[in-house]
Amino acid sequence: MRLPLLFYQRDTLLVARELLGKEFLHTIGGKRVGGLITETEAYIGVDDPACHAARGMTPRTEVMFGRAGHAYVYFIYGMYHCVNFITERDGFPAAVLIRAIAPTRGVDLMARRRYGTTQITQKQKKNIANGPGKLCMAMDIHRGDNKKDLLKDSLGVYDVGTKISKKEVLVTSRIGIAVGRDLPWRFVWQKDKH
DNA sequence: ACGCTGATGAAG
DNA sequence: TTCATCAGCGTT
Repeated sequence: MRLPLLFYQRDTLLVARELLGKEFLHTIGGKRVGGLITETEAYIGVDDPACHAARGMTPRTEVMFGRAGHAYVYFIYGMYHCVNFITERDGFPAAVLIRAIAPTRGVDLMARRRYGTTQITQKQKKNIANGPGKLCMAMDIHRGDNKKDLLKDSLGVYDVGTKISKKEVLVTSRIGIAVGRDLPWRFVWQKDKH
């Protein structure tokens, strides 16, 4: 079942941690693609220098100030998209960046999007969606998906009963940012550890 | 370690 | 209008 609004309307660090193991799916033309979330990062409020909302509300960051449970999709480095889930209360800009998934559905479709073929090597299979830009490419998420409602629209997150122990979660500082590096706001599900 | 690529927002 | 910056990726 889809995660309810109340799941997202909580402390962003808690949401980021609990999103690990949830199934993130995109329905396109009746077919579903996606997988289990394995890596997340929290971006919290105007006081977080790495948060896009740190310079106040702009056309781009407007969605971050809105209702939780919506998607924030932005275009980065001239060629990639990243997807975030809005958290916390209305008016408080915070979100969780989805950095990686373990594919469960529509693997052939995702392989075709990433590599142009379904005939891929084991190495390529591992790399289909193990990065924020890669997973958006694989799941065909783009700017048209910005502001979508995760409770109703074609993007959705589902509780599939995955149990993840504390030992399986690596907590580190965030990746690819110049400021706010000291904050341990990145969560990685290390499936092989227990 | 680097080049690719274009939106974004601040400055002028 | 120009400019620096950028929550990434693939190849070297």
